[in-house]
Amino acid sequence: MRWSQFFITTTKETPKDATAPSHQLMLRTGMIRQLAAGIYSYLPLGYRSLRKVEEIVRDEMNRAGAIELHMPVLHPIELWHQTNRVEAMGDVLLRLGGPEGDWRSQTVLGPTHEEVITEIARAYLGSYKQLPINLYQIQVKFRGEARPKSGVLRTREFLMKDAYSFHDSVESLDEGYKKMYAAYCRIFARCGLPYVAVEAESGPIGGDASHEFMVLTDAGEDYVALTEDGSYAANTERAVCAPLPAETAEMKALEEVHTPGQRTIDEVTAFLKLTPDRMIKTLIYTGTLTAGAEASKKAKPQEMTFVVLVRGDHEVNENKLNRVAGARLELATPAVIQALTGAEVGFAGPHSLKGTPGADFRLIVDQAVSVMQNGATGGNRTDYHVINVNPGRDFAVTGEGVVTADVRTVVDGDLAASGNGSPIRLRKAIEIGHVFKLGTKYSTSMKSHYLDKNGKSHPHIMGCYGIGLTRTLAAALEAYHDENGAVWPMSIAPFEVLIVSLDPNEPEVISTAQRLHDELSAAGVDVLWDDRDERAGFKFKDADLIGVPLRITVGRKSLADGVVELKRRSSPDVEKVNPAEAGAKAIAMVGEAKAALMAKADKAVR
RNA sequence: CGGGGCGUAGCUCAGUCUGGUUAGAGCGCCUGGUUUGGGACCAGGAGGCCGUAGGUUCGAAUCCUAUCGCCCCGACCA
Repeated sequence: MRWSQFFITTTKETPKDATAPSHQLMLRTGMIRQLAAGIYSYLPLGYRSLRKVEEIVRDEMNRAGAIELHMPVLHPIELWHQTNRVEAMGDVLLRLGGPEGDWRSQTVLGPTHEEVITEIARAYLGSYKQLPINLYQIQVKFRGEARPKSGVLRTREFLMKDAYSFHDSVESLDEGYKKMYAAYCRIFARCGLPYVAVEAESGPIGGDASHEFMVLTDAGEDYVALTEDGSYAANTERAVCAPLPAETAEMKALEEVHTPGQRTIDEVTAFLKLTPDRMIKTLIYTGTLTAGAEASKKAKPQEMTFVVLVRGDHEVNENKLNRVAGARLELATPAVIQALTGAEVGFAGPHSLKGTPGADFRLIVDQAVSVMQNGATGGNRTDYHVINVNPGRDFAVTGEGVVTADVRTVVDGDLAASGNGSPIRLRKAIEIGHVFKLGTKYSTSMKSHYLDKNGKSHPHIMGCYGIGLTRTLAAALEAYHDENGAVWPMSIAPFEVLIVSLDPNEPEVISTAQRLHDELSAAGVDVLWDDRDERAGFKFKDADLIGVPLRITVGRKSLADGVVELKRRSSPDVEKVNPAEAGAKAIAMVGEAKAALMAKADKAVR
């Protein structure tokens, strides 16, 4: 491909709206063009890379035995009512609109395809003989993101690979899940990405039922907890750590202190001259019990007040908390708080609440609080706090209506839960893939059943597996760029080799470049020839910007010395090569780079 | 949805506070010429309802009101 006949729109200046490196580079290289918030065109250069990611994904999915199909973007909303997800998705579910009663008002744009695939399974996968099966597609998804951001990292329209597996046993699901997990490792390894698979929040099934594939970058929106020894990795939504050791100070007498108007941890610690880790944060929640919810759907939801204690420098982890409580908790209203504490909001403490645990409220003590001594907390009296509060002495940590558990989010410096003493580090990351055991959530609500060999009917046991393709592309750029531009891995670079011909009026330069171009092209290498009549510096800058991994420079000067120059984008080293051998050499280098990535894939399962 | 910022040429911006010729610059684009190994130079040229709609005024990019859009932080994220 000649540059002059392709469509590349590089710019010297960085568009002001872009802050994330991947966004800036995709705009500057002309990979994408924004049409509206979170809505982008993929221009030819960007589309080439996207297609390469797509082909790797397709290749590995097929290799793992999955079967490709294609489902519609337009979904009847009725399907979403069947799984109760119209409410659950809220504004994320985009509707076509139109007058009431019109078909448009009954149609939504698909944000994901569990419903559609389950409708297909319901119709056709009626026998255990057809199971297991894994069906996937590569499709555009639409989501009403409240705040699209960082270019293509978070958009309202994006390309996704979504796969759904159907099984007749939990063991079969486990197997299918492992296959997908392995396929994902291979996919991201082949893309050359520095990914890490982490335990993720798993919803109703629990256990190890979900993993996210993350790329560590500051442009990410998630935090992952990684132990320094590499033995543990989890999303902070889920991450656990070793219990903190008991403090050993001598217990002092409880003492009330006047703290007029000091409500927040920051205010109180400043006022009392304490560090936040000496504070007990007392949070009051109202929860609706979910335990046994399946059976008691008709029963009135039972409301309960929960008092939750975490250390002042810690954050409550809502996922852990809801699990421990067996309820979905929401922060209580001021009226509830005032009734329980006898004070205004901001002065709650566990030591003198109105009522008894078990009967009037439940007390959930975070493990880190349970080992504190002489802590400070609210006085249950407006404008007062208490100091020298001791768990066990001043409030119960076990017993009727009281539970001590891990309900906080891990922090940097916590130690591995395994007890090997390795410290946990928190890193920002972007999620590019997610594998998930769904169980029978959708097959039950949509009545998608199969018959076992005894003729008995069961709901399909399902798994689902997603990769954000456009996001993967952006994540690769986040990981691989320098001050001059993109530095693409060979496997997903828009072109594999860039030939830069200088001196357009030198016949030998042009003929040499042409011959190299044809040779590489004939060998199946994706080669771009910058044949433009521009100055050398200009072309080199563009070359670095678009980040093609291998560059061959053909110019009058070097030809006079009987050589052309070979340079990797990732290295400053220049290799001088005989023009007759340069083609073969470049072909070999491309092959080696791809083989290296494939070799990584072969040992990628981790 | 809350907070902040910004809408002037394809891109980056000046001009807006303090209203006053025909609205500017650089990059990019077109013509011609000189250049030619790390984003050259000269000359000429095309390109704008100053986001949109009202209002104030003799006169609005500039002041007022409304509205739309975009970006960032937060909330949210099957």
